Amino acid sequence: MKTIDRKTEIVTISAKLFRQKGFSAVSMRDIALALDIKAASLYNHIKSKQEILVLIIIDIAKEFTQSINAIAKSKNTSLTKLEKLIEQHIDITLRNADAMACLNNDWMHLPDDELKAYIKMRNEYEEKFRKIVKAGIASGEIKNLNVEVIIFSLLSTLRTLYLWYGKKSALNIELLKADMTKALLKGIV
Amino acid sequence: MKTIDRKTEIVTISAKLFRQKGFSAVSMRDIALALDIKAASLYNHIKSKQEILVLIIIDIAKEFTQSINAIAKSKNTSLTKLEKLIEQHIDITLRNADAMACLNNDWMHLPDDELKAYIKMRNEYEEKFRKIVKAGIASGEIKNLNVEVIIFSLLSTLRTLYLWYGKKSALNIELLKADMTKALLKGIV
DNA sequence: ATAACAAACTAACAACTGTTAGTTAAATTT
DNA sequence: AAATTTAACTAACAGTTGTTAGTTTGTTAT
Repeated sequence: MKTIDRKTEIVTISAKLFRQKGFSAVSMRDIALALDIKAASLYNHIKSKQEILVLIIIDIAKEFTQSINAIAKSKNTSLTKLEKLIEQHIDITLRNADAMACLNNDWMHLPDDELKAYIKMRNEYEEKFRKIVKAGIASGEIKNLNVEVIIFSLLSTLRTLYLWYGKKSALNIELLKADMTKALLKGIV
Repeated sequence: MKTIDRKTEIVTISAKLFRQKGFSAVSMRDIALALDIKAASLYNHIKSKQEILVLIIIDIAKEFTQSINAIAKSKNTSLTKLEKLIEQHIDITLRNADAMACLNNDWMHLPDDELKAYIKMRNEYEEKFRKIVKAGIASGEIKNLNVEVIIFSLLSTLRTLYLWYGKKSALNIELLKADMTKALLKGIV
């Protein structure tokens, strides 16, 4: 039994490096150096560089899928569903900022099978999001703007939140959630 | 005199490739292959791989700077300034989708001098944006939400617009501008 | 004590990287 | 017609890439 698993350590530090320079610009020697070991030693714990990327991305992608599934099947109004979606998206992002960067920027470097799986998950996520928005428009809870514009303006902000949080004087999380939800749903004017 | 300059051609096709896989994952041989020439021939037109990146990024960064400078010094209300900012941001992005992707994802691979210049320009851009928002809050035109949250929710959407445009059944540009401005400023509920 | 295992190491590999040097052929200028 | 320029080429370079093989060392289980 160990306090921290080396494999986890490799994945964590890799996510941090991938976020800084991108998957392709980080070498196995870079990762090894950050852990103060030799590159070859990494292969006692992981099969390949791409496997590290898979371990970083697929877990968090699944978390988003579970999150939206639970919300979609709940008995809330469309508006409440959207609010919960935003809150949970913020929660997941702040807990996994580095992984979120990899998800956004390096998904195209996943191996074939995982790439297909990822794209499927992303499409399904967006489709469920779309359904909630459409239901909200139909019920009059949401303005009748172009559906894609609505989805895009919400998701683009949520997906790049990792770029902003922690940059300036650390914003209180609850305040962030409150103001961000207001800004995204009710606007700023 | 030539109809199309080879150097421009190299920059254009590189931006397209960089967008797909990222700067580091694209080799000079990849770029050459896309132009149906040999890698060494590229050096008749450009000094280095990094110079290509500079040519892609710095031009569009300057365009954003000019855009916000003109708006900032105009005599409009804060709200009108924001509206114009959104419109111009959309215009520039749709005219330079590939370059926008490079700007967002590969700026850290710029050579030292240009990296510094880019970061300076970006900070100044955000600072001018911040000033407009603060003036709007002071005048009561804009809601009193956290300033950083407002800036972030607007800029994150605008900066990643390239990811969405052209994906689905091509949205009319004027409709996009209208609905996006509404969504960003007045919200969706 | 001995066996088994985990996790580090050294050394090496073939492929690929950005880039340079020198050459050639065609187009343009003098 | 001769001279120059442009833009392609081949060949090669030194360094880096992800990865494998085989070995060593310290820890845990028998």
